[in-house]
Amino acid sequence: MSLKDVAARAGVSFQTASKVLNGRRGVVAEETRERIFAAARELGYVPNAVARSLVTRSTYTVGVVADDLSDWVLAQFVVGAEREARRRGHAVLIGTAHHGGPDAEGYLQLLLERRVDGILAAAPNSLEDDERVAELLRGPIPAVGIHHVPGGGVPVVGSDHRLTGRLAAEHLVELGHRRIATVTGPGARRVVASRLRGYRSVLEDAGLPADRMEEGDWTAAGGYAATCRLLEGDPSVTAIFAHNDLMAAGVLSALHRHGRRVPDDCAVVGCDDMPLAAHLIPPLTTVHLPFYETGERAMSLLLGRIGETGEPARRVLLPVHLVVRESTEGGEEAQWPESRSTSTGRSELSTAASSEGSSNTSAAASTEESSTRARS
Amino acid sequence: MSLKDVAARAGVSFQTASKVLNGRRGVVAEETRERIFAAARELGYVPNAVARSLVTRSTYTVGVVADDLSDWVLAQFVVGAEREARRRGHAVLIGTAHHGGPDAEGYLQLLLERRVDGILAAAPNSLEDDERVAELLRGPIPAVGIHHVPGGGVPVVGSDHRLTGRLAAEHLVELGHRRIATVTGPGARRVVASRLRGYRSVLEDAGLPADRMEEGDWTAAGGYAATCRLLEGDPSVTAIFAHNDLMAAGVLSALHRHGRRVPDDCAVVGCDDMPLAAHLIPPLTTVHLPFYETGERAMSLLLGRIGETGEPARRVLLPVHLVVRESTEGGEEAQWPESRSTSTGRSELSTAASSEGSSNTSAAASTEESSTRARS
DNA sequence: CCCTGTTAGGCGAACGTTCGCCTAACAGGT
DNA sequence: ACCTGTTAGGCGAACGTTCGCCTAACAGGG
Repeated sequence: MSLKDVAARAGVSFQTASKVLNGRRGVVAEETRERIFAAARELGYVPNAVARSLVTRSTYTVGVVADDLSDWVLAQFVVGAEREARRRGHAVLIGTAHHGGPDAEGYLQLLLERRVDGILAAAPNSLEDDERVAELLRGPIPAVGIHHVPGGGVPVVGSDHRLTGRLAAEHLVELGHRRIATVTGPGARRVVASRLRGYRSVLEDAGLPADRMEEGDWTAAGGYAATCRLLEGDPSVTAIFAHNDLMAAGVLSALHRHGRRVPDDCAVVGCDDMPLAAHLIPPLTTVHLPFYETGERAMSLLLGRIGETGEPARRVLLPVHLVVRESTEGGEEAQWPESRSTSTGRSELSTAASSEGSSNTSAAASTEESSTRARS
Repeated sequence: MSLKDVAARAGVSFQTASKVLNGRRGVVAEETRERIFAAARELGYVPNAVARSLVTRSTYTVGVVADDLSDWVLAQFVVGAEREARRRGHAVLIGTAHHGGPDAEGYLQLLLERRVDGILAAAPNSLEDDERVAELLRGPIPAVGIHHVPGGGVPVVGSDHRLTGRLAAEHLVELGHRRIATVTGPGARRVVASRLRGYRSVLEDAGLPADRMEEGDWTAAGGYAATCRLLEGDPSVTAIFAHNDLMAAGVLSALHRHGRRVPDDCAVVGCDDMPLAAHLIPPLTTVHLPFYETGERAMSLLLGRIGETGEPARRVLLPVHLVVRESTEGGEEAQWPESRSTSTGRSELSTAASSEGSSNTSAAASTEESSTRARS
């Protein structure tokens, strides 16, 4: 099962077998070559990557440290990253950072011991403010983040959160809403602050108050509760921007409980564009964020940094856009369409239900900014 | 940065340093011990797991081959598995099997080359019928699945799908429904057949027809479309059992479009109990499946098999239970509760919204059956 | 003084590769 | 006959560990 066995069977030295199997063409006679491959096949030889790694000093493996994957957003990042890694021949070690313990540090240690070629930080919830982990990420092995890393020095890939907040707010303002509120994510999070800045700037420019807000915890239950508090504080709100779709679902649920019709009494805008958003009641207007692509891009950047020396730690921003659905614009005619179902009409129906593409309001964001610009 | 450096600094041989750092207590003088640890600390020594693996012939790493992680269900499996693995000192290599290509085989090859200690198969959608992958899983390295593996020989951890179908059907029958329909997952899938068996047996025992069914694709859009077809075929259905919560959301959405009130005109039962289920409109009655625990259990079984020899390939079934919410039992009084919101009332509200625990109808399933029994 | 036991640590070998240099063997030109 | 070049493949070393056996050194008992 080792190179030696293959070599013995083919009647060559194991080093020669190594060369041949690694595709160093032309260094041996065609006939020997055949013999070696035949031997490998017959023996079911599987190269030992750990031995190889020991001498080449590279494992072709990257570590991903992520928050709870049952969060759809995180899962998207990871799937995109994993796909890109594998496309380029790398394996992915994954670890989830459970509930802000010192857990993440232990996991990083594990990655270092296993000599991963690079590390992708995808744990905004638990790592965004972790100085010690940040220190490790700045260490000798290349790292890339999809969230802020305290102290910098690590390239970051993300979306334009300011723009996200702006798109949501602009949409609501343009629809004529004057009493707009927002259900934010946890206040300590960077994204929340950024989105809030974008959101506020629009409201203030329109001369509207921007202080109606309640904090949620990214869950539907949190969105539900926040909405109840919101309505209690000011029953007259006519529009709510939730910082993610899950909370938006809670917002819809709470509005329904309170007998408010959506969008007639109160419009709702979410954020993320998770698949279910198009099938909530009513279908949710939301800001589409490119999570999958962010993961891909981050991994691509990471793999690029491996081996390269001293590439500057730049920052990449991916574009976001608004997807308008009925939670903000449900004209009465759109509310109760006659079913156009036929027995083969599935795709017809589902596209009728989620009108992506046709009604998108797109907005570009610059895709690769220097950190100078991005810091602004 | 290697043992040799540490040893040199401490003035001992590197083998001695190895012994000490690996905690072979008592084999050296206390004072030397201290010196070695001090040297390691000062040098920032990080053991090289790949060299260690080479000699110990075990990597303390397991491979997980999964379907698309953006599916909440799969993500739960993986998170449970990962957590258990790490708790026991193992790292997890993850690979997603993209859309039924030969992808999975390539990934398994990668795992074998990297000499993982075990493999966890968590890709029902793409691997359930893959004979070649099954062959690899039966190979020399221990494997465990959370889904059927063609040809057997691999321990499987799962839930009782027959019971799942039965619980949903019994609930609807007990509520007095006579025209019950179901939106299934893809017909080729094992789970679908099992759930259908349980579901059918209940309906037939009650003397009801069990042939109202449409196939979905696990997505909300699929559930939406299937419901439209269902209503077209027989507008008189009063209850629908969907094979997962995502499709159930589509069912709710379609019913809403068709002007059917839930549960008054048509009751809906889902399956999975994803977090959002409690916050759909109306909150969804669903069968709770223990995905996280399944992942944990599967990993635990796998780690147990590593090293152990010839442990029989048994089958583990985890219990499921029904969670009743308003999509089947929404009495009018429950439909529009006065908001009991106070400014600190968040938890009060959210528990009011999702009444887990109190109204659960629990049903036990045997937790560890011999394969003889489980096959029945 | 010798034998034995214990303590503290050294040392060689092996794990399965990759890499670069070395060397037979042979052919062709002078 | 000799030098030179090319082709085909061998060979030693190194990667950083673990593991088991070996051996100084010393102490104590007879």
